[in-house]
Amino acid sequence: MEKNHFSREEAKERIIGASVKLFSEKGFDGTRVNEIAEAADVNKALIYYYFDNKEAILDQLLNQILNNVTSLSTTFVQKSIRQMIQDGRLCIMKDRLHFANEAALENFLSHIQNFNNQILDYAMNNRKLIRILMTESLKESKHKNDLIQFIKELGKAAENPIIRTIREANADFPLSNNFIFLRFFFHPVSIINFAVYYETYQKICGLSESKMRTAMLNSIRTLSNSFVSGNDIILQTEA
Amino acid sequence: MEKNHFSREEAKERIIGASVKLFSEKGFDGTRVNEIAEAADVNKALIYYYFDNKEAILDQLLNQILNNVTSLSTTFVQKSIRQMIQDGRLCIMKDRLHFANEAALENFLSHIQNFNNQILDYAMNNRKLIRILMTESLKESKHKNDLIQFIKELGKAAENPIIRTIREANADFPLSNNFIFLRFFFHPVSIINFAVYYETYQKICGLSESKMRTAMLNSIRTLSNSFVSGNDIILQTEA
Amino acid sequence: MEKNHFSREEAKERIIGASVKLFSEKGFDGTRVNEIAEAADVNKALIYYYFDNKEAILDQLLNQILNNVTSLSTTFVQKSIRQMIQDGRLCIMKDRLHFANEAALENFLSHIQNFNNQILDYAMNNRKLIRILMTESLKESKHKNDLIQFIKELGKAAENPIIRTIREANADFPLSNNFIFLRFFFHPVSIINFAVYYETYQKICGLSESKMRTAMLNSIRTLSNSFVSGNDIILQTEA
Amino acid sequence: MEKNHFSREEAKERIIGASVKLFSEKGFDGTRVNEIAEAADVNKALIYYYFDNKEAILDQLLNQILNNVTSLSTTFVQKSIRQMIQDGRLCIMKDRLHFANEAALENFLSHIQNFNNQILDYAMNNRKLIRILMTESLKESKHKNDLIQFIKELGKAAENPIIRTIREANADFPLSNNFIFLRFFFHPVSIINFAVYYETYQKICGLSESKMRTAMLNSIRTLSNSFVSGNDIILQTEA
DNA sequence: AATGAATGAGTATTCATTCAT
DNA sequence: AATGAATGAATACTCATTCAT
Repeated sequence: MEKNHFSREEAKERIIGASVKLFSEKGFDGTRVNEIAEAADVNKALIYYYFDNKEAILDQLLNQILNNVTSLSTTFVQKSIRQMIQDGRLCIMKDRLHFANEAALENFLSHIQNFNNQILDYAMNNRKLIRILMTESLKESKHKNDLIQFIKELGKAAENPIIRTIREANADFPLSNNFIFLRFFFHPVSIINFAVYYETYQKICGLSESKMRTAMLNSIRTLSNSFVSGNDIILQTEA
Repeated sequence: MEKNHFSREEAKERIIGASVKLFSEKGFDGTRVNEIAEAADVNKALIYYYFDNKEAILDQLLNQILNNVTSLSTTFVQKSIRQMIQDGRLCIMKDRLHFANEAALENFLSHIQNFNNQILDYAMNNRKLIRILMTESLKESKHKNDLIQFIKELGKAAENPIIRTIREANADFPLSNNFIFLRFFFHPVSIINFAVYYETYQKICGLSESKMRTAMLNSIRTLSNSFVSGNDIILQTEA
Repeated sequence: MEKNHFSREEAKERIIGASVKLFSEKGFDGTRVNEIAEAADVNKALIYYYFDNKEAILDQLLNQILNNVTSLSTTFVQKSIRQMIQDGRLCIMKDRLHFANEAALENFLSHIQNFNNQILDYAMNNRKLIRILMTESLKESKHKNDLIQFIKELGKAAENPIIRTIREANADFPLSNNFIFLRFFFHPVSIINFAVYYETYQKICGLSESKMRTAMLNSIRTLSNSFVSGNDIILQTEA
Repeated sequence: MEKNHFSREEAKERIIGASVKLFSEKGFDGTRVNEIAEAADVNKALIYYYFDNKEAILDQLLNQILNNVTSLSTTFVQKSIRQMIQDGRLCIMKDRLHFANEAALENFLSHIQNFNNQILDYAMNNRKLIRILMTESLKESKHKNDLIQFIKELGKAAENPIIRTIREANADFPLSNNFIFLRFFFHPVSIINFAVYYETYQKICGLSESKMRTAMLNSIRTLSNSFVSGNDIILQTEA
């Protein structure tokens, strides 16, 4: 019957859903297979019918989100940047991006902001999985590099508009360590921490969801703007 | 015997040390009391002589570091700021800190930088404990607010030079949400993530310890400087 | 389809074949129904279509071989013995078989040897099943008497030429305990152990298959010959 | 206290005892750790305090008996043989042992018989362990060679009087495959099977314990005697 | 005849904790 | 202060068997 065809896939989905919920709330080690079975409303043995062992569930979840980030569509910004270069509104120089005028810079920054929006949404929508990713990356396990891998992928998406364009123009462009660090430990790390500690922090600061979101986006923008000087975006400042 | 007098205090210390190491590597749930006993080279039952149960060890570690942050000495910066105000080199205004001249601003910023140095050191030296703090805060447990509490305390220390001085001058100074967010999710969160993922990240990026440290400090400075405009530090920018 | 018609009978056969292989390698308790299904390349549930339960497979295998021994054709030797008595070349006495001359004895012994050949072949060809029989007989189970039953049947076949002929001539012929023991614990038991530990022993002693076979047959002959004295075969030697 | 010192070792002994009993009755795979705990009257977890896992119990049992055989004292026979050679009553020849007279042969055979007695006792006293050894050797496991190893060790003991003496006199003495086979598949294998199937067989044949024992020893002697020809023991008969 | 999914009752093993000394 | 032994309650995982189709 329809119902059965449907429920055939459902059981495994329920197991995954319950695992996401429980792993994110109690950590992998803190979650009992029993609890997953109960939460998913399936027989415990069925979990082992679909997964080799408890860890295989975790692996699948983490692989899933790792494969998943890369699909973050970034083309729309990239296009506009290429357009700006072709238009002569943006010029890539040795140590900076030079914009023809303030309007061009504003246009660029609004694209960036738009993109940050997307990434923040993504992080918020997947915050349970990211929480799992984070917790597991804090352990000395085979998943210890996963968060960094994830951030790198996220960064690849985020950097597209700027870096990838630069690279296309000039493969040898010397990015400063500073810039790399900022991109790593500030921008994506902050977004991830925002998503992961969202509930906890909200309960304490008392801000509404939309206010928190806005504040975060403003903060990201402030950070972006810290690279702006006149009509340029400075990429290379190391002494 | 000497050995006994000596080891009397040592045993408990070894248990704590082993717990810090293991909890930070495998998480609380992932660590076995057996392993602690082995790593500490004590009889397993002795752990229960010193601690009520496994959780009591964790509690003590987390309390320890929470109490510990507040003792971060911050007075030296504070003094210099007060001095600047008295000297007339620094003037606190409605939405900004105004400096008499570039030299005054430079002086202030170097104090800040100096202070960031201290905090980074602290975070690095305690990174195992902070890692535990972080992991446990990611779970729905009684410790879930501990990391935020910790960051707040760290923030209090960090803000001392600026905020506390401001507050003393004007209790009603309206700090923007932006500013709060930046202070929370970027500045201390980034430092903490830096400390916590230090080894993992270093293995991947291949930078030397000192290079990583410098890059991080530069990044923090870049962030601080993003509030600088002319001879002012803008604190209130929300639209 | 052809394939279906064909595989219809095949499936059950494959299950049996896989069971023989696996039971003989891992024992009944050590074999999983899953493994049988995989080895037989059938769906696990299909096994329960053909067999009530796992034990039913074992029962069938053991019944099969138990029924099977009795069909060992022994008539050909029997005939020749009867012939020898009728010819006056063999005479059954109180405690021995007396042969008219050395040629008669030789003829008799060669028949025996011929027969041992057959039994050895049988044991070798069925060594997997016998291995199962042996393993199960070593447990306190309903099959614990099966090996002895099997050996008795084998013995009946083996004894046919001598004993059965004797019995037909003289039902009260008093066989010594010695003889019984030898027949039981030496002759068939040794052959069975030879078959069952064949691979294991060969890997260690390094003899070729035919050399092992010859050596075994020679050993059996040596044993048979130990009853030979002059032109007699002594059956009753107990003090 | 005394009692405690005593019971300290007792628990582990009880576990071993229960394991021997259960493994020999139900096989390794057929025995539940639960059952061992119950039979040994210890907490199940205690089993894991003394043994890494269920298999470690088996390993210890099998190692124990393997180490154990080699200690079978065989010297007494050896001495008497040396004595016979020195006395000139026994002479080792190319293909046989030659005795000075019938009395010498009788003396030798009685020593052998005496020795067989010992081995039979040993096998009977350890029949539970040997049963386990046998069962496990029938599986494709790491213990599959253990029985043959055991038999070899037993053989070394058994061969001492004859073979070792021969070897001492003439290292190149060519033992026939026959002889080796007989020694392997008949003599020790039969004794082992006797011990292992003792209860089962007795229930069927109805003989008393002492009668069975006597019959077995007689059978062994018959076998030994099959090598006797005149005042010689023939060792090399291969065609 | 065949199969993918599902399940109840186990099954080996673990683990925090306690006890006796 | 220290320890070897002991334990109850889990805990991950298994397995023979059944069900629905």
